[in-house]
Parts: sequence; structure tokens; C-alpha cells
Amino acid sequence: MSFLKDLNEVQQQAVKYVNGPLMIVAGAGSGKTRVLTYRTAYLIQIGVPAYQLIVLTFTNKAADEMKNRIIKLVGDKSQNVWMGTFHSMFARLLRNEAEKLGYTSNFTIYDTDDSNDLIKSILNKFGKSIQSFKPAAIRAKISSWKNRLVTPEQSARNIKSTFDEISVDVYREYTKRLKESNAMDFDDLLIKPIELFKTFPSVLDKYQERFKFILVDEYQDTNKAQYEMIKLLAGKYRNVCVVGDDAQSIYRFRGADIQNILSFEKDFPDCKIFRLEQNYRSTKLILSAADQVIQNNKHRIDKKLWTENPVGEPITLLTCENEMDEGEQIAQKIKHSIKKYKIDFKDIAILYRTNAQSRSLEDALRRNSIPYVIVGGVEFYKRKEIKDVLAYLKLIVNPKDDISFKRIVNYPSRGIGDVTLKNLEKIASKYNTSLFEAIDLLEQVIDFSDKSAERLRNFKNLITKYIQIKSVLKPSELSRNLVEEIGILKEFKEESTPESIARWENVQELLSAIMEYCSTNEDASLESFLQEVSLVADIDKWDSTHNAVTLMTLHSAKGLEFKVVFIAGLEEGLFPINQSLMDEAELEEERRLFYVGITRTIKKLFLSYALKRYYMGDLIYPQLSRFFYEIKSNLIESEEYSISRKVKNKTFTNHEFKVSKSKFYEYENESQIPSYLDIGAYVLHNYFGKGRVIEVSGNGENTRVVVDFENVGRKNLMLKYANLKVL
DNA sequence: CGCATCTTGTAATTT
DNA sequence: ACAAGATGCG
Ligand SMILES: Nc1ncnc2c1ncn2[C@@H]1O[C@H](COP(=O)(O)OP(=O)(O)OP(=O)(O)O)[C@@H](O)[C@H]1O
Repeated sequence: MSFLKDLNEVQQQAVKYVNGPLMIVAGAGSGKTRVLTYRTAYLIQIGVPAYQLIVLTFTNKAADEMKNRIIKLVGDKSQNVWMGTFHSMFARLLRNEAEKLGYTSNFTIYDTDDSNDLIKSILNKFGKSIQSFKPAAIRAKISSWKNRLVTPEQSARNIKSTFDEISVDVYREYTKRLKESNAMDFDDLLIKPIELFKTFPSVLDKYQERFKFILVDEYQDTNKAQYEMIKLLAGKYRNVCVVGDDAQSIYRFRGADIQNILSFEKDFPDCKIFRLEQNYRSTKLILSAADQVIQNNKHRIDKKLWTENPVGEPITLLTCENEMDEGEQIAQKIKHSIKKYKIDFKDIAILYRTNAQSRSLEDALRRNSIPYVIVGGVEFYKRKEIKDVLAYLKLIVNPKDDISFKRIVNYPSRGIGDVTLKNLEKIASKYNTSLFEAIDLLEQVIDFSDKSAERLRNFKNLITKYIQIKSVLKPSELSRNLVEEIGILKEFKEESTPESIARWENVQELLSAIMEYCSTNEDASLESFLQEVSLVADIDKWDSTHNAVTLMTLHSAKGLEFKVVFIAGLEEGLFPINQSLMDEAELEEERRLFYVGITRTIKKLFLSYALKRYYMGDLIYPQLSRFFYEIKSNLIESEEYSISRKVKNKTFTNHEFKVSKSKFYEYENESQIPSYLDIGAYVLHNYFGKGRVIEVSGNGENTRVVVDFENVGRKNLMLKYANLKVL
């Protein structure tokens, strides 16, 4: 068992603690994921058959990496481990057991958009306007019920508003319609197995026997349903190992509940707890900063974290004129870091709170010829033309899928409009069938225009044809024929605008993706391809070997590490985000997100904020985030952007930790910064030039001034960083 | 029914 | 700033 030498003492103990429940709660970079990986390898090595293990990770990518690592450690026999996200593992299980729940194994997985569409159509049927009752809000409400295992009946017991009332009604109908459409939403993939296990104890028993060892990574972000599932599956053999860090719980909005950490100890009172305290990832300075930040959270489990790594360099704050300048400064620092640390582009990540921020950053990187990849954003599979083609494929696999039906029945144009569709819906509803099946009933209906009926029948024949050839053609061939027959490629080509060419390319890319899927998977079917598409996360598609700077949200960065990290947009209202400011719990989650961001860093962390930013079309003047001030200033080195411009390469000379004085102190000692300013005083700014003080607010370190500059107008500045000279 | 133009809401994070 | 949805006309 030579590979155990890669682990420290406590890690080894956790790996070798084979039987019974155990939990590892430990800080960032302490090797939790490594323990889970080695534990899996260890179990296989000591003779546990791989198929008896189920390892639940947060992303499919993490699962892939872990699997590859394990294969390296103990060889190919580990192929049969079930390893993946809760969603993909239980979707797989459900395919085998669907019939018991009244579904068929070709059920469709509805993504969030599909769910929203379904809710719209239900509101429509109820005669409620989607203005007063937002489908997305109702969907979120229903999802949160489902995550907490609240059934439609139970949801009706606690109605506090009209919104609740409508949501309850929609929930009931939504559940019914999903089942009629042989479709499951993301939440169903978690709650349907629970329903299955509770209704059929023999099925539960089968899977308890099958999965004798259960391992869960990123446990702090599991929700009630996931926890319930762990409890059920582990109920017999109790060989369950969960690892997590409460300080990194960042998916509350998806039902994640830190309470699960406490419940685990309660529900498995004999559970062994291991604490990992050595961090192998970051510098001492980074860990101090992360710790200082998280100390501000009331709700947290105290944990120690230390490292043998060097102190490292201070954190650099970049003050930027606006979001373009932010991109530009980051680009400059990237170029500089590459040389200074002798690293590659792929060792660098730029993290941000919202996807919308990526644009200005991208522009700057492109201008500076820095290769980059974006994780997430406007996803390939969310583009209209792609969703349209996929809707055809979904309908072919599952003709009861009304949402897909509606999406494409008139795309491309077949002269089937709203009126025809409304009439068809009435018939489907009356005879309790799907829209697709309802087309057969048209003959019996008198007041249905012949022309419309004919068009619908043509559409049905088209789909039926593909349903029939599905069994003889490979998914790739079928898709190509289909795309050819509906003529969308030709249409895009003829239109020949830049957008339509992009669409043409996208559809081609989809066809290639299907082809590739067919060639890499022996038993590739349309069903399995569609499932894969529904359940891939943004991060799963990220190629970490590609030599490019990675741009992504802080959420997507969970579990990853980079030598140099930039966290952009460190501004009140953006990070922490506006919507979190009113709620203590939400604000603490924002802080945990910042903690996650900081702790991705191996060597050097940059923080940036902009003094001006366009936000939904308006120019706003953000303030530096409160989170910044939670890091002691001796860990920070700040650079006024005007200075960084002029002495670009000089500002980045060797700053040792012991030289803990940040720039601002240096200036202060030279007494160039006035500690007090009179309203009306004339001042000089390095970049903005001459101006007059309009307003002074805050005090001490947090003093802010509004200055009306002669050339550039009003600016809101931190006195501490503005480097103003009184005239 | 389909297209062009106007209006409105939107960007918080995601399986 | 921008995209999706609504409105209105041919
Ligand atoms: N015993 C060890 N010796 C050397 N390096 C280690 C050891 N354990 C873990 N590491 C390294 O430390 C880094 C962090 O490990 P890992 O990702 O497993 O931590 P983690 O606790 O899961 O982190 P996070 O909570 O931030 O996701 C990795 O680069 C890993 O290779």
C-alpha cells in the first residue's frame, strides 16, 4: 500500500478507518478531496469490489479527475465505481427503476428553462398573468419545497400570501404535468429515488446491498433531499464517509444546508470525526487573510489551519477607473506575473461574482493577446438554435414531452400559430393526452380547420418517421438527417448574416458533438446523449490543460486551485451583492464565497475594484467592498491605477512580508495624505487633476470624499487611496 | 400567420 | 446596454 505515503498521519487514519460512519470537517486546501480519492483507492486495494462503492462529488469533472487518479493508484479494476454528481448518479439509477414510479426509462430531464416554460403554460391555463406572478419566482419556490422534501399537499398547509397560494396550485399541477409528460426536473432526480426507496423497501434493500460504501465530497453543499438519500442508502451498512468545510458552503440558494453537518453527528452518533489542519495549498499570508475574513461570520465551526508554506507576498489591491480599466490592469498584471513567477497562462484565474462581469475582462484580455477560456456564461447548449435541435431529439425520444413539442411545432415555420396550438391544447387537456397524441384526435373534432389539422399531421408524420428510424440509425446519423430535412442549416447559410453564420457553426458543432459522443461511447443512444447534455455543468467542459487564463464565477471555482488568482469587482453591491445586504445569513454566505475565492490561491492574490461601472445601463460609483476591510491592511499592498500606469514595472519590485507596510502607509508617512479635509478645499489628484471637495463622509481609514474635478466631474474617492494633495 | 418595431425588464450564484 | 416579450400591421 505504498501510496499511503502521499498522505499525512491524520489523512492516513481517515483513509484506513474502513467501517462505520465518518466525517471529515476541515478547512480549505487541507486535502479533503485527496483523502476521499485515496480512501476509494484503499478500499479497492483491500478487496472491496469497485461496484460496491458510490462516490458523490459536486461536479462531474471532479469525479472524472478523481477516477483517473484512482486508476493510476490501483488500476483498471476501479472502473466500476459509481462516481459522479448526485444528479447524474441518481438519473442513472432512475433509468433502471423508472417503471416502478410510473415513468418509462426514456424520461426527459427538464432543465430550468423547460420548467419555467411549463410553469408559464400552467399560469396561462389558470388565467393568471405572468407579470403579477413571475414564473421564475414560482419555480424557485417549488424547487425550494422539493429540496426540502415538501410535497404539494404539505405545501398547502402553510400559505401566507397570494403568491404562496398560486405557487401551491402551480406546484400541484406542475407535478402532474411533469409526470404526464414523462419528464423529471433537476429536483426530481433527487427526490424520486427517495420516493422509490420509501415505497419499495425491497428496492432500497437492493441498493443498500449494492452500495456498501458511500463517500461524499463537498458535503457542506448538500441539501435535505441529498442528505435523506445518504441516510437511506447508508441505513444498513453505515459505511458512509462525508467530507466538507462549513466555511465553503455557497449553495444555499439551491437548498444547501450546513445543518446537514450537525445532523450527521446526530443521526450517526457513533460517527468518527477527523480534523485535517495542515494546508498544503496556500501561503501563510493567504491563509491569514482568509481566516481574518471568515472570523466575521457568526455561524461557523471553529477550525485550525496552518501551513509549512512560506509567508508569501502581500495581496495587491488594484484600484481601477472603470470596468475597462479593471480589465486592462488585470491584463498587465497577468503579463507581469507570467514573467515574474515563471508560470503559464493556465496557472491564472480571474474570478468574479456575476457572469455579466466577464465581458469587460474578456475585451481587455483580447486586446492584450492573452489566451483565455470562460467557464459558463451563455452556454452552448442554452443557445436557441441548439435548444431547437435538441427539442426535436427530445420529442423523438419522448413524444409526450409537451414543452419540446411547443418549442418546435412551428420551427421552422409550418403555419401552425398560436390559435392552432391553443385549440390543440384544449383537445389534449380534454382527452388527457399529450399534444403529440392529440393530433390523432383531430378528425373527431368538428370545428378544427382542415388546413391546420393537415399541417399538424404533417408535423406528426415527420416526428413519427424519426421515431421509427431511431432503432436503425446511429444518433449521429439520425441528427444529421433530421437537421438536413428540416432545412435549418440551409436557412442559416442563405441568410448569411454574421449571426446566422454563427448559428450555422453552432449547429455543426452540435452535430460533431453527437458524433464524438457516439464514437467514444459504445452504447451511445439518443437517450444517453440527451441526459449527458442536461447534466453537464459548465465546469465539466473546462479543459484545465489548455494553456489559457481561466475566467469564471467564484461559485464555479470551488475545489480548484491556481498559482495566481484575481478576484474582480470587489465592490459593495456587487460583492457582497445587493440582494444579500438585508439578510444576515445571505451576507454570511457572500463572505464564505469570498473565503472560497481567497483560498483558491497558491501564491499570489490580486483584488480589484472599479470607481465607476456601468450597471444595467446606468453609470454607478461603487464603493470598495466591506470584505476588503476585513483583511488587515498589513497584508495588503495597494496601487493607485494612475501610479501603476506610469511606473508600470517599478511598482512590482520584491515586497517581502516583513515589509508589511502597505503603500498607503508610506504615503501617509510622507504626510502627503491629509487626514482631514475641509469642504470646499481645492485638491490635486494624480490622474483626475484639480478639483474641489464637495462632501466628506466616514472617518479614520474609511474617510471618503466627493470631489468635483475640473476636467472629469464628480468622483467618490477613498481618502486613504486617493493620494490627494491640498492646494 | 409572420414580421417589424416598440416596450419592458433585467444581471446572483447552478445541477 | 441588451435581450426577450408585446404590440400592431400587412
Ligand atoms: N499530504 C499531502 N501532502 C502534500 N500535498 C497534499 C497533501 N494533501 C493534499 N495535498 C495537496 O493540497 C492541495 C489541496 O488538496 P485538496 O484539494 O484535496 O484539499 P481540499 O481540502 O479538498 O480543498 P478545498 O476544500 O479547498 O477544496 C492539493 O494540491 C493537494 O494535492
